[in-house]
Amino acid sequence: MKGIRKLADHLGISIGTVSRALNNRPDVSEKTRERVLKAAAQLGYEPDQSGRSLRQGTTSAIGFVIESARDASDSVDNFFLGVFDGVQHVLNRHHLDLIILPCAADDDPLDFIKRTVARRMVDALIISGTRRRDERIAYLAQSKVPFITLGRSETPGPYPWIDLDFEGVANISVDRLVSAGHRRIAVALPNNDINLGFVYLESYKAALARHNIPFDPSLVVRTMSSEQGGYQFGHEILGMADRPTAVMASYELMTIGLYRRLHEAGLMPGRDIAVISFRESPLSRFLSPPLTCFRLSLRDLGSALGVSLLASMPQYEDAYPQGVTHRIWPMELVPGESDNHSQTGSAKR
Amino acid sequence: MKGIRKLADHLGISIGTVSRALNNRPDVSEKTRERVLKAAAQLGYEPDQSGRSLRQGTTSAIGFVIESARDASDSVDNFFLGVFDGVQHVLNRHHLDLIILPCAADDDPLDFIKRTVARRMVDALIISGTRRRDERIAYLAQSKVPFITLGRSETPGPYPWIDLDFEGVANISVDRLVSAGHRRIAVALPNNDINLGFVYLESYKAALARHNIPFDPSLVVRTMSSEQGGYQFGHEILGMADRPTAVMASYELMTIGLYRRLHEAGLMPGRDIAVISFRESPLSRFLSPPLTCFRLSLRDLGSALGVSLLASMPQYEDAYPQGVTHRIWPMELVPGESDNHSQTGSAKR
DNA sequence: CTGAAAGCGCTTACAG
DNA sequence: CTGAAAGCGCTTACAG
Repeated sequence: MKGIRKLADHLGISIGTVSRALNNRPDVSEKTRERVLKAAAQLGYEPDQSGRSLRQGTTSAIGFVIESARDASDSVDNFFLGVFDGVQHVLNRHHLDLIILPCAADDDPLDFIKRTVARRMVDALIISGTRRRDERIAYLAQSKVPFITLGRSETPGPYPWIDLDFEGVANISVDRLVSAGHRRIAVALPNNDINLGFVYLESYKAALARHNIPFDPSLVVRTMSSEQGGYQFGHEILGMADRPTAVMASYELMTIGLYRRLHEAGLMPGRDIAVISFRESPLSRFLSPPLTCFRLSLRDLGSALGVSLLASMPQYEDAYPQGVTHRIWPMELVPGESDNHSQTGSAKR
Repeated sequence: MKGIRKLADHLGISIGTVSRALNNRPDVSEKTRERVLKAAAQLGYEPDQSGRSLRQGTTSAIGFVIESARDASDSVDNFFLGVFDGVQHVLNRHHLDLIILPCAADDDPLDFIKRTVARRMVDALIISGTRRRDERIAYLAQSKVPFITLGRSETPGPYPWIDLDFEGVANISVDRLVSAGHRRIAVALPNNDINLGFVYLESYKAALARHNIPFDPSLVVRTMSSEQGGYQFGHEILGMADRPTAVMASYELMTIGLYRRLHEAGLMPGRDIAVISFRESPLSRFLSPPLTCFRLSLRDLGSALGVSLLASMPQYEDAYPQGVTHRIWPMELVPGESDNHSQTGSAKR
């Protein structure tokens, strides 16, 4: 005999009353509620989650799927940890737990999601690393499990999403570089079908068009979203016949390898070539010269994910009546010295 | 009507038989088993985890607790993601799921563990970032929940643990530096009570003693386990009256800030001062000059954690009969150029 | 306001 | 080899 039964016997009342007291139902006398709460705290009683889940049909858990070792996640580093904290902060207000579900490298991401849903392990899901077309989204949409994606996708459906402002970043980057006189601007993109690569490229193209600069496909380099990928990017640039005078990296980790390769070639970012990166990380400030990049609050992003997800869950839509939301998360320019290099006569700004 | 009931009705047999077929019990005819398995696959049936858990008293889930935003975890970056993959690989062989439980920054780590255990969310736990004395360990030990720690602790008990070989790393680092003629070797340690800081310091002291070099407490700098902390470490070194000629960093991220501060002062690692870092990361190779540091396989470490944990779980001790294991995980020296700087006459090696 | 009872979806002795 | 039934720990209509 254990659990709520033990607690009830200990107090000499029925398990029903104990349950009601614990769950803050109105139909319990204040005196009884206090006795129950006190005894529960004393004995360290917490309701068994399986019992609750089975009865209520909900698990009180929200799953955040990450792919622990796939190409798309090379740069996960401390990105997700900040986001988790924000999500959790919102969920905890509703006594929901955030659990991270790592999809193994040798597991199929779609199967993984299917199993998770079918076994009813969580009440809702957050998925990340969205692909151009993402079958996980198609599956979740028809499964009726509430979910939100961190990242857009071309896969249609009325699901909520939040995505970083790749358009804004690409636009501002091109604008800055063009106004410093650059016309040959190379760009490093992930070499897979993750959606952000497409968005970034399109925005880059559009920005060039605004400045009447013809798009040169040879300036688009697809590479790994890692230090190694950035190194390779640097290598390819250096080998180009008509070498670009400025580069844009769509993943922060790429910048490390890029710096290294440029250094080996005796080129210094900001002096010999202009470099603009993507997300600011603690590293950015400690690179030499400091990186021009873009800032966001991971915690706020996480909170927003939590709120938007709750808004799409029937149980919480009253508390968050905004409905299904789509949101482009703004990023703030952090000017460094890596893009000081100018192609105009007056090099110094 | 849903779940196993629906599947049973669809096949015209009892739910008991369906369950037995699904769970590979011997007492089911081969024909029936095949029919059931086929129908389950077709209908995408997976047993509801709550129902199973309630009945069996186990959840088939192993929890890995990380603290998403505490000082101790500044350098989590991609360390854990590699480890997760290894753990999962082992657990999946036994149809166990790995779920990551992030303890929020504003939550108490002990309370978090207590809730997790009391609610019976997982069958066993992996905890990390062990402190010199760790009350989580004391609690888990008396709670009877199987667990393993990634990191040792002074808190006693017969629990299994795996820890990185801080002794070996500190020893080899000091040996290398001393044999290059260094006698003033500064060391950067975390400024909290995480156990690895104590182990590293003790080993550093012992190694100095072996070389008959007196221990100078002013060469021990306590700082944040981050880029910023490394920067501060560099700053303190530069301000020392009798400046050390070599430094050891106990956390890989510290090195970034250290390099930066040295660079600002016009000092180059490997030329003007010797630097040895801790764990090799993708970054190490892309720093200039390349870092002397230590390598380990995160995936293998994760697998070992999984195996040792299973060995301590009654259900699996037959498959892993090694009992409670304590293991120091070896790390392999990766010589770079950051410690080339020599204090002896013949500077080049 | 409280208690007794039903039932969530499973697994597993127990009969046959 | 299969079916009928009990029961895991909860929550929640339903009576009183």
